[in-house]
Amino acid sequence: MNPVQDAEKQDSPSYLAGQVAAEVMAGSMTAFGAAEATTSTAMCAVSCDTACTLCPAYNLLCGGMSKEADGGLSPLPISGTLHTIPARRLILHPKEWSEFVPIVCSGWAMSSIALPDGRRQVISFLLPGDIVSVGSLLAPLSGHTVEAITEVTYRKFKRQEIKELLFGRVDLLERLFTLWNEAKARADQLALDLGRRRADERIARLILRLSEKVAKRSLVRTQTFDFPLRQRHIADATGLTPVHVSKILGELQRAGMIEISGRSLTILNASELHRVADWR
Amino acid sequence: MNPVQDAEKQDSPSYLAGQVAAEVMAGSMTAFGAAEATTSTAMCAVSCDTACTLCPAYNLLCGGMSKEADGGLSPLPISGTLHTIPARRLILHPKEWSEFVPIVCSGWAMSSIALPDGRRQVISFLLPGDIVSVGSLLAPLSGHTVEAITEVTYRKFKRQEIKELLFGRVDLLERLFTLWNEAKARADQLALDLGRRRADERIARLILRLSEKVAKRSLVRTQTFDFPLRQRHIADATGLTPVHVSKILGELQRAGMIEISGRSLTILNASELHRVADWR
DNA sequence: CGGGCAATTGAAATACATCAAGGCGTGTGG
DNA sequence: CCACACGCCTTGATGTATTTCAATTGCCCG
Repeated sequence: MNPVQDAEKQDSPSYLAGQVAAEVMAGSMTAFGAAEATTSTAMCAVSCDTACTLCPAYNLLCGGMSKEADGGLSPLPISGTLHTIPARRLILHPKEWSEFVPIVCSGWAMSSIALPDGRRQVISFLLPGDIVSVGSLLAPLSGHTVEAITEVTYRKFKRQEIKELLFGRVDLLERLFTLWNEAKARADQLALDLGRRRADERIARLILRLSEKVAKRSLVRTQTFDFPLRQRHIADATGLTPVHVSKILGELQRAGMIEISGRSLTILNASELHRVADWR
Repeated sequence: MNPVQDAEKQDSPSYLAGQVAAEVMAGSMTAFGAAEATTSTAMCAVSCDTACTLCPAYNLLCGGMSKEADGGLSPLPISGTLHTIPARRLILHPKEWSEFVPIVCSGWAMSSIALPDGRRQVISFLLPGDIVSVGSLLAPLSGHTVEAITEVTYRKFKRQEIKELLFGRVDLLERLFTLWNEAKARADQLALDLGRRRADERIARLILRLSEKVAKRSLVRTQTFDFPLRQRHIADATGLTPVHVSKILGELQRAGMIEISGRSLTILNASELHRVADWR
């Protein structure tokens, strides 16, 4: 049994509880909501072309044909081109006004803004199924650098084709509004975190956010997950220096809340970590 | 000659250079772009009903009739209700999912997020013509507190009416997307400022941003402008404590860059202030 | 006139940055 | 296969930015 088939059999509670599942049930699954909410992460890394049949974004953007014909899904006339890029390489240059919108198929990337003197702030980490910038769907958006953290495969779509598709379907537009609001809410929360929380809070929250994000995508919630970030990524996301990140990660580990080894992270004491993070 | 007529005669370079002016020229002025970009601030404070005939938002949302019939403008079937609220009172509660969208007609307000323990972060200051939250136009958006800083008059529109209007006109939708992207870009810049800039930089930048915002609205660029913010507002916007804000404002004044007296601020040495702010 | 909010100022505390050195893993070229 | 360089992480010592605490003043408003 190959990994893809294995994944197809997955039918975990966390998946059913997600918004995407809810929408499938309601027979009104939409392109970007689905793309944002969940996709088949691990499998994409192995074989994107096969695995994408599981990815909601594929069915709507990659030209795939839905198998549940009765559910109201129909094939969409958009297909992007697939690209692979090694770790540390740029996917989008800050000065570029591209006519394309990339969607991550496998691997981790990050979107950041930089100052001339080198200081920079990570705005969001991008995992499989993430649209590189929701705002860039309808108008080119400059200033952000998008960089691959691991090796990344992604699909590039012509903005013009996406626009034509979206304007033709009110349901997709509605879903886009929701996505946009979610992105804005995350940006506002980020500002709150950076302006008003201390280092340990920020780092604990980042870990918890990433853990939830990964959980949504892998369809199972495990205490251990893939964690390819370097400490300088964490530093740039939390507005700290790598040195200080190291010290605080050390404390969290010595306190038995988390363990980082190799390129994976384990949450050992979730409730303590939630407390430090001042979660919800 | 009354102030309103006076303002109409104003034809300053800074106004002509703005995007709104450009759109008027092109004969395709749209509701929200205009509302966001500029309006007749000072006059609104005096007499909103009169002055709103100058406010782009009025022509499109308040049911006003455009005087340039040839320009492609037409009266829109939406009218909001006018409200007045004293300083320090809430316009929108964080838990509220209102069916209304307010637009500021006069005065200053602020939109912020708060933590249970009282820490809070100002996301944006709202001046006349500003939609209280662009994201809330199409879906209710919770979590933000909107508070009047000075006495504020504002118009409340039914979200449902706005939605119907917007979906019927692709040109308005396009403009809305642009507005969204601008709001998102500001949120991202805020994160960069909070995460990666030092206190003096943040404060200098805030002052310059507000100065530009006021200039757009008053149609004239003066060195002195109305500045009703208390130091705790600046603190909450820059992620600092009021004490520290006081110290840095003191330094900026002693260095001869600005002067704050009464409720107005004067930029005495713009180039030095730009340098401190690391502007553009 | 009193009371409370706002601003200023100085002293002390603390959170975070910077600097510097050493270890560890990984890829690379000899 | 080894030596080596390089990036990454760790750790301690020191420096600095910002907060906290506290006292004082002015001001507005009732």
